[in-house]
Amino acid sequence: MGRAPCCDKANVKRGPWSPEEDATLKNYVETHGTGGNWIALPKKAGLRRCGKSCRLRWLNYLRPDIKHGGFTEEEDNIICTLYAEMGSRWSAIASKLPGRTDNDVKNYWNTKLKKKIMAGKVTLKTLTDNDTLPSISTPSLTNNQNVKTSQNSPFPSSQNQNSPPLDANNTFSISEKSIISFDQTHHGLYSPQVMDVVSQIGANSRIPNYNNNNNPVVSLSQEGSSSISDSSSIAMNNKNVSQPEQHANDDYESMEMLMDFGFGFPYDFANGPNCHYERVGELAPSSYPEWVDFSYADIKPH
DNA sequence: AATGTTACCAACCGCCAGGAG
DNA sequence: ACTCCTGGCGGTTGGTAACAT
Repeated sequence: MGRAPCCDKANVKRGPWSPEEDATLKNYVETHGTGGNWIALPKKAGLRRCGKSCRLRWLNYLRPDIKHGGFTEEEDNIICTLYAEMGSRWSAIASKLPGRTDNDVKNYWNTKLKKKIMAGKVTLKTLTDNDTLPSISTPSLTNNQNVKTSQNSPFPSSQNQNSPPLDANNTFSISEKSIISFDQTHHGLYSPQVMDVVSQIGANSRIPNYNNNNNPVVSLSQEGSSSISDSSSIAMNNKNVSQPEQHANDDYESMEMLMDFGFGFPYDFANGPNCHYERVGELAPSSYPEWVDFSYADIKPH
């Protein structure tokens, strides 16, 4: 037997709220408060609406402190950083954005921000050990964004938690490349939100060859038409860490993804709780105009 | 101008956690 | 300890505006 419905569906109005209903709800809540009981509220207020619907309408639209309109670049940064850190916990993310609701943030992510990220130019490049990566940078982060979390920070232990060393402008950046190490013994546990986006890029990626050190070198591209059907392609989904299929002569204990941070994503995006960094680069200044530019990526065995 | 497609976002659905009884 | 109820949350849907053909 299922749970009893929260309201009589047959006798409640559904669909878009009329201005009159909005006014009624707003007046009631401002005058009486919610009384801690949304289910009983519509009856008291004289609304033929489900209590949950009233709550949602109030929280997402009628609340006086709601901010309507487009998201700023700063908000983009915060959302991306927090999404990388905590995934689709929209209410938690929204709580860091004054005036924004979880629904707003969720919609914005699903309809715009994700596309904005995916639309970033992805350049094909095969790395060799002799490659010198260009200086790269990341979007600015502010001190109050609570950017932390990985237990294995790429930053010096003297830094607070795992936050990057912020300069006077509250920005940080990375130059050269960093190594994200994926320990195969724990594959499947890596930051799924990272793999989600990476996997979408990975859909057009493959490992074309091995370099002189027998390292499989992967090139990522959205522009190319390559598929993942190659035997050496990386198989990815949003639950499992990507890993090259076993190469005949390889016995990987783990592998590393050399990743240039030039894609301009917040460092935390690749700094999930189960990734560890080996910092081989240095931090460089300034912000990056584009959200994503996976300029270089290289996967190699330890 | 008409029609089809895409993008956007408000609203709904159903699950879950936590508190009250 | 258990059940029930409610609020909160994330995923999904549906309506419609905007754009393309």
